[in-house]
Amino acid sequence: MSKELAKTYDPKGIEDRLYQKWLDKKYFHAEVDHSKKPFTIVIPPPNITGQLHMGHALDNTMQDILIRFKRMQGYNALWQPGTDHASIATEVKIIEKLKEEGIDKNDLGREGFLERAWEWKKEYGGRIISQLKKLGSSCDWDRERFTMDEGCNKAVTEVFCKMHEKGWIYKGSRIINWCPVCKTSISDAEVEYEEQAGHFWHIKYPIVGTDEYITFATTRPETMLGDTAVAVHPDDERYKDLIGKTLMIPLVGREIPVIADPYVDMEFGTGVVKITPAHDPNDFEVGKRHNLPEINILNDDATINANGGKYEGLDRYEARKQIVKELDEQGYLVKVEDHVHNVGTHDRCKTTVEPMIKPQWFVKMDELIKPAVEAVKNGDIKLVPDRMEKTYFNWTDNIRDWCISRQLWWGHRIPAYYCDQCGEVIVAKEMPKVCPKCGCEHFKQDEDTLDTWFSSALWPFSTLGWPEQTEELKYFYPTDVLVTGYDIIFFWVIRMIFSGYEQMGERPFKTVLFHGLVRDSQGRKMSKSLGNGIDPLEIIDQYGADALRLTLITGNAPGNDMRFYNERVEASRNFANKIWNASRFIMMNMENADEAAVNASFEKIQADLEPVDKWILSRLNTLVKDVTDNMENFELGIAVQKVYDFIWDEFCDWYIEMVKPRLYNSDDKKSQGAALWTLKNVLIDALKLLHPYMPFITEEIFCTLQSEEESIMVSNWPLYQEEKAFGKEEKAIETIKEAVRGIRNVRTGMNVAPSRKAQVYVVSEKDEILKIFTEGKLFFAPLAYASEVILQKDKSGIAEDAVSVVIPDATLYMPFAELVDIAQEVERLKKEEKRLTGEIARAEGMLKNEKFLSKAPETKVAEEKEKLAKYTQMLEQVKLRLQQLV
RNA sequence: GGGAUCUUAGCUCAGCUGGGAGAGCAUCUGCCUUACAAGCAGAGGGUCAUAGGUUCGAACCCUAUAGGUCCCACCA
Repeated sequence: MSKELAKTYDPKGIEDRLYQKWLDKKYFHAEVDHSKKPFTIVIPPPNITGQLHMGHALDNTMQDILIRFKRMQGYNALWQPGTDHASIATEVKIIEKLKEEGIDKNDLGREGFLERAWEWKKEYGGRIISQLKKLGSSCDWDRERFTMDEGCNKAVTEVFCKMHEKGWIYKGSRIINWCPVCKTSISDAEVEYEEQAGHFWHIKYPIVGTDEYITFATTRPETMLGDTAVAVHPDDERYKDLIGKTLMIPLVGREIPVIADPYVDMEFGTGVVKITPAHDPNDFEVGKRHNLPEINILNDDATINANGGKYEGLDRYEARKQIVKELDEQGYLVKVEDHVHNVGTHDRCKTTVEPMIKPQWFVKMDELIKPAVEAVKNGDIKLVPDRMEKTYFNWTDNIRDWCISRQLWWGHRIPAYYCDQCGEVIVAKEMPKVCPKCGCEHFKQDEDTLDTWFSSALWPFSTLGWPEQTEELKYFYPTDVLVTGYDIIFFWVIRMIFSGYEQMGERPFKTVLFHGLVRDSQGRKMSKSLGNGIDPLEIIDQYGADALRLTLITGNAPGNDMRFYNERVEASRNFANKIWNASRFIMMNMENADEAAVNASFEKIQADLEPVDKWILSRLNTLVKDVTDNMENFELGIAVQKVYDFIWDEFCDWYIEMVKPRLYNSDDKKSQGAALWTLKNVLIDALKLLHPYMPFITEEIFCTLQSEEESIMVSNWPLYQEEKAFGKEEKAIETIKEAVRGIRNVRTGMNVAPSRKAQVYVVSEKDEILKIFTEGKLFFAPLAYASEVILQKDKSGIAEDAVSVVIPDATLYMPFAELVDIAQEVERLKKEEKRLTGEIARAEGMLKNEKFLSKAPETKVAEEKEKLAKYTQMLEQVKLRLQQLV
């Protein structure tokens, strides 16, 4: 900041310069240091394909706030950063890019493809990191990790082998979700259900040996090619005689049995279900129970395979059309209904998922999940807000084995090796030399890679060096807080928790702080297809990172979604500008001040402090305590709101205005020095409280204000100090504020121009009240637009028709002569009388209630008594005044 | 079908363990007062979705109802 400060705050230039300074000074870097307590956050690693969006901005702002807060509190704060290889997302993108070049993935081969993938990583992997820096994120970049770097690879292999040995990872042929476009299996969590308009085709199968038929409905008629039974409910009287009979599948000609299984819902449709074990998860279960053959009718790209006979080669939807047409021609189609149903789609590419039976690797969940359930139940891991526990248990209670193999190339290749000769499967960290079974020396590694979440599940400890027992791991693990969106509880949070307990024997983090989604101004999810996404980088460019961060945090409670629109950012930007100008004002005044006084210690300056100085110090003291408490409880929005209100309302609109006369009066150096000391010190502490939220502007002002200090981000977090609690002064200034508000109110009501000054009489029988106004006269006068402030014990000498304002224990009079309309004045006082009467009735009602007196806490009763006394006294004053006027 | 959550000022939302309803934006009035018009001073505007209940006391706790959002499961 130069001496000539701009009238408006312009974050451009400042932000990048300060970030570079922080990097140069290594402030973000944390080393193991046993003299300090660690505080650790691991970043939810963004995808290397990713571009910073509002969700990232929110997520990382929250983490940065916590990390900066703890760092200032003296913790050894580590924010561990890194990126995720995001297997499917990245592979899809690379395939797309190859396509543009006219290259097919398979032409490149595995090696060639991976080469391209690493090139991609090199080119785009750092993009999101540089975007996070724009936001001000204070990550320890020296420790940046990648889910497919050497250490993480090692961790993945280690875990896979260990769990396989324990029998918790197994290979099996199960029905899985298959994406025909990505040509890979996907886990249950990756399937997104989408309502689609479809049809209900009612089809009849002839009963062999009769001329009767059995009718049922299906939404996927092409699967009849793989039917191996038709099922009815065992208790269904309608079909009792049919159980055990044989049916003929039309068009196909295969004979299948009618079986009885309780899975069938008698109430639904005709109460008859065709069973296709190879292409429906429920049918698969039924098939297992009845030993039915499983006929796979689909190729990996969802075209019909050889088992589909003459339909071979047709796409699944083509086949459907064809089959329906032929069924209709041959009289097997009874009717067609419109039907809306949920269709499973792949969350990445939105392709309709096809259930298929494939050999895949699974993680057995039943034992693994137990400590993860226990941890949340007994509070070892706290979820914020706690309602998220219900979502969490909803998943753990219904958990199924986790399909971890993917038919992709970009990812961690499964460490399973197959003997060329005897086919023996060996799971090992490295390719085995000799087959223990047949002695053969040639092996082929499993072609599949692991689900991307397999490696991210290990993130809290793999990034700290596991499986090596590093100093970092011992010191920084378990981490303290995980900040993430509630939408990835199942994908990530749960899996990190059970992995932490299984591998480390300890929770991976103590608290999970959830945030919601950032939506557009109409409450819609921001999405590419809608084109309603707001680019955080553009917002930063336009308003500054501080304004963006503040906007994302204010007015939002943990776990709740929020709407984002520019007017909100403008409000934040305006706040930044407010601080900027207040600071500019203080610095301007410091230029011609007594330097020794401004830089004095509290002990030294204490004697010079005036009541108003003590008032703001006391208010700040309370603020420090409240804000710290709120932040410890993760109430970030509430905390920053309090800082905002303090700075804008109490500090700028009241305190600065109150001390202006002292600043402008160089004759009283002592008073001027005390005011400047207070201005400076209150500002500094307020800046500190605000720094986690708005790191750039607070740093810029902090450093300019005191050039000997090198950075606010390594300064000490303010503490509550008993010696700065000034209850008496707080009350005194509150009295003056009430008087000022009353006067302004009356003047505005009468349309008196601010330029028109008037005498203000303060009449009170109480010496202490008169003393308050005597001491505050200097600033009370300008704030009350007083030409003169006259203090007295009675109203002698005051014009009868003066305007009056009643405050506790005092009445203020302003003679306005010709301006005063007595009738209007009476009306105003009557209104006030009514209000006070109401208040008194309320307080009296409570205090007359025996049950209230006996059951309510004492402090509450005392509070009400005090109010009653105050209002009674005020009412008397108003009544007296009315008597005089009428 | 199961579950979660929301319903508070015109709009967007806060409101921590129950103790006199708040903010920002918008609206209206008056001010270019030498830190800030991205500002200052004031004003209007809410039976806190509805109906019961618990309590001395309910926006807050319980029950039911209506409407919205989301998650899970998924009936062929």
